[in-house]
Amino acid sequence: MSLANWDEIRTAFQVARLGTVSGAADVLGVHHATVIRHIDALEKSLGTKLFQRHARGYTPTESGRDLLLVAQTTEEQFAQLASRIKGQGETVSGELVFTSITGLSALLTPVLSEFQKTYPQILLRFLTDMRVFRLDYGEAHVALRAGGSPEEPDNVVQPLARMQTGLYASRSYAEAHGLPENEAAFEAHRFVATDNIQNRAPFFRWLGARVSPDRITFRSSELATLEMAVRHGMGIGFMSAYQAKTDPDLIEVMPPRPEWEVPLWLVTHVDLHRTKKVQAFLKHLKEAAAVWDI
Amino acid sequence: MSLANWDEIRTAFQVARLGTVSGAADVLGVHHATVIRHIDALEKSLGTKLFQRHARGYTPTESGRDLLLVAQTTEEQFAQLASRIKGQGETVSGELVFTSITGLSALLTPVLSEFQKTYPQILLRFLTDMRVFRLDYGEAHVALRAGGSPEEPDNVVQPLARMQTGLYASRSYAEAHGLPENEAAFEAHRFVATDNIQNRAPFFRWLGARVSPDRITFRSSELATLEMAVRHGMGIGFMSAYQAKTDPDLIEVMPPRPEWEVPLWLVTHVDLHRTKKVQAFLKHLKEAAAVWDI
DNA sequence: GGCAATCTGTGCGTATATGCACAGCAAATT
DNA sequence: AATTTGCTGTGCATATACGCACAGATTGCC
Repeated sequence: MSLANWDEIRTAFQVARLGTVSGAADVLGVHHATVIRHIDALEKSLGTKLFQRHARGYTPTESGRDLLLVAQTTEEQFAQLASRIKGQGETVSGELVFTSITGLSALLTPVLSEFQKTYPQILLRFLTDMRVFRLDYGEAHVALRAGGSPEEPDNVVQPLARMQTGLYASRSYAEAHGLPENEAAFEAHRFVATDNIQNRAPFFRWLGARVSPDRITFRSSELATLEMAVRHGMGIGFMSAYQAKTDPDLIEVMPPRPEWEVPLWLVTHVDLHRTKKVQAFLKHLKEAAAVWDI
Repeated sequence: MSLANWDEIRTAFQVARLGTVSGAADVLGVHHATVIRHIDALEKSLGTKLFQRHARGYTPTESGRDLLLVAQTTEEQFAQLASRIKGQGETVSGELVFTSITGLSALLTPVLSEFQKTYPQILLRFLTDMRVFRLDYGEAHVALRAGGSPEEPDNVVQPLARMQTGLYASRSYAEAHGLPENEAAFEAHRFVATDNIQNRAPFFRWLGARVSPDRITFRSSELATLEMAVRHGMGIGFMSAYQAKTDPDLIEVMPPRPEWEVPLWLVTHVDLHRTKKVQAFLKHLKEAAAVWDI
């Protein structure tokens, strides 16, 4: 391989630009002996003299002048890169990838739209997918998660809001099975619930303590699937009050209770959390969530 | 100052390109610990994270991707530069600056023309100036010098030809003062000679031994000035037989003698002497000089 | 579920590169 | 002509960066 040492090129560039080893050493902040050694090593690896040495300094040869031109633009490119990168952490611009649980897009879209109006240089990407996007792989800057507080390392978690949750059934289910008047009537009904043991959602634990397991006729580990099941009349299940209100086909079996509330978390990777861009987004989202009624 | 360490950029570039520290370490031929330290140092100096670290590797952030693009073109530029420089020493192309004493342009021009025909990629610059161009300052690749063998350090000297030298006077001088028939008649004539004590040209020493100092009525340290003085009839002086022949206004007072011959030297700087370009030029010039009659 | 493979991260000893001091040299200055 | 200044160049001591070995963690595979 050729030119494995970019620092030596940088050194040679300064020598070619200034004409003396000492001057280059001053600019580079190193000893002039280091400069001489860099030049010697570079010329040895190239097999060509880059400079003609004399008592008053170094005069670049044809090759040296060629290097001067190339390294000149390199230095400019790197300087621009540095200022871009340094400014990037302090300005609110560029791409911002935000991932969220499904079902909140109606709530989130106006918030995102307002954020983009405030910061026109932002390129927003709003991802709501079945699978959970991973922050540590750089797939998203900010994630909105629901349920128990996520405790992954390198992630900074902060509460956003508490989502009111009630028991709902679809109109088609009510027509087929009726609706329970109280908890005692639960044994004659069908329920949908999570299959995930680790799901510590309080309303699922509440349900498990009141109905026998065979009454839970549909289980899924996917939250989105459970909601679909409720909407399609497969059984009675928990849903956020906000989401349920948007669907006229859903009937409220039991109204939301404080102990059923499920927290929403804003999660960011620790590396990106400090940037102004992410901070501005988090601030904006939290201000909007303060007036939410969900 | 920002981005003082180009090697770290190169390291970060490979990490961004390959996605893993280990892969970058392999490509760069260093230990992966070194790669980690380079990245850490670069991020610290930039104040921004360039990568998100996880167990499967490093994912570049927005800044990291920016660096990737910039460094990509840098690597390409440097690779092209290296191949240009490496090829340059082995090909006969580019600029070739040749400096010579005055008065030989009629002899040299056809030789140079032929050289340029042989190597069309050569850009020839033929400098004949009053002052002596300095090889160690990179002012010329090849110099043609006359007189005593130059003994400057870092210069490689080789003989090119021997220039026949005789005593000449202008027609106007002959009309005014006549011409000496032999050495005994010298005392009644006027001579031009060098003012330079160090000029060890044999014909000047020969003249100094035969005429009294007051007969040398014009002195100059410049060889070109002396020739001008002879042509303008200021006195009798030494000139190369070749140059004298081209001027019909000059009369040969004494024909050239072997002991008056002045050697011509080809001088190159040691750094440039090894290159194919200079070698080709020297070879061409020596072959042409072999058939010179001067 | 367990094992192998792969990658990151860190303390420690060593080799490498740097800084220092001085010599040498050429040119500018007086 | 002597002096001063600014530059290159080199041996030597030191500090810096590197390689090594091992730990820890995650993923993929059997």
